[in-house]
Amino acid sequence: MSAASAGFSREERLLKKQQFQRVYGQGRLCRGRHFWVYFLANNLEYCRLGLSVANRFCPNLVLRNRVKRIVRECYRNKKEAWGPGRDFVVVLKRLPAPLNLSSVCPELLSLLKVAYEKNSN
RNA sequence: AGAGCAAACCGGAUGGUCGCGCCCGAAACGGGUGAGGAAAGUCCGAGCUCCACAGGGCAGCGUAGUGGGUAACGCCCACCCUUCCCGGCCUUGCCGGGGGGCGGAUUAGAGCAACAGUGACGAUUUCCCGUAUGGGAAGUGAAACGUGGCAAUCUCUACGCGGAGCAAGACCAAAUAGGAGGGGGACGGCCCGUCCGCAAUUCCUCGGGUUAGGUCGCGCCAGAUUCCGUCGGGUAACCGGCGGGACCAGAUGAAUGACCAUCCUCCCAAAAGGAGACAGAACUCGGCUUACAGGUUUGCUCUCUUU
RNA sequence: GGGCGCGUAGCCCAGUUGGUUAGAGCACCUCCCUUACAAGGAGGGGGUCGUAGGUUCGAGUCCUACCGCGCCCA
Repeated sequence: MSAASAGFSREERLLKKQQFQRVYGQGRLCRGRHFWVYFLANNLEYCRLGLSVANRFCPNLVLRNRVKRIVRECYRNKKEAWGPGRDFVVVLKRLPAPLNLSSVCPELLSLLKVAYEKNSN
């Protein structure tokens, strides 16, 4: 499964609880207005994405699914911005008021720029 | 034409690009398919699985007019009874339409009834009639002695119910141990009966260990499915025959989405722009209840216009 | 997914054969005591009993439906 394609397969997801705990414990954190992004280097050629959308910040299940799908779309369309070889966990902290791809994606991309600067330092 | 009420149904449409789950295929930049009327609440009823068979009685729980429908039901339909609303009149009771009703039994028994009131279930205040028994009235109160009221109080009667639930259950692999204590067990509250067993294979508790392991169950050329037409039975719910059509999501940190274009509806006087309800399958069905923007059809009532 | 339980004052809780105006403790407010604070004493306020409907003369209590929390399972 090549990371250059615009897909989002099962290999590129964080599924197990241990994988999440590793990123939370050893990774670094960038805080945004609506999302927090944890990231940690892995030894793979592709990067992996985990999502955490808590019930207390978004009580409606349909909106929770929409948040996850929008973040996945942002990962899929702008995959070069996420870069290879790292694990990400995107955590919802506040529900964005217009829940669109066009309003959520720039916030995540700016968070990723900050993450790259932190990583280079 | 408008408004109100009731019922049934629909619940944005089409095309393109990218993406995800599953299936077919040796493979493909291949093909197919992919949320709902409530998927929800888990309130009922079943299928299915295990408890060796799923036995009897008591206890417990549930239901409650009559009859029917259904695989079954606490669901649905019809009728009776009762009650409310509207309308009419041969006006104090009937008729028509619509709605509500957990609607058995208080001569089997027990219990309860605050305050007020003489008195709240065997009590007798005041006044009147009366020799007396008794009768009538006043007042209080929801109810005042009547073979009363409350069974959504216990209870009785009739009927029904074994228990748990797909995290049920079956198989496979890996790992630690081949431990300690207790008890006959199935049987879940008790008793009886039956079966297994005669020493710890099984059961419970404690201690230790392992993967939140994998496959099946789990999704269907099949059906308690659903639609249309027709015929027959029935007031109806519904059932039966014939013909034709439709329906194959099966995930497991859990797919069903995003963008673009055109159209539809709404917001705004118009354009630009924005919005498109409630809400997301988890073993599968039949109901009930709850949430729901907007729209369509049918029926009834009222108002206006035309004739 | 499936089972089970709980909602009463700001907080932790009582409240049984349905009965008048729902009750303790901590907290809060006022007064006394003290130079002042704390402790102590006296007094007081604060509740649509989670919401709605029903049974009843009368529901915190009984029944039904919703809402919000919490626990358990191989």
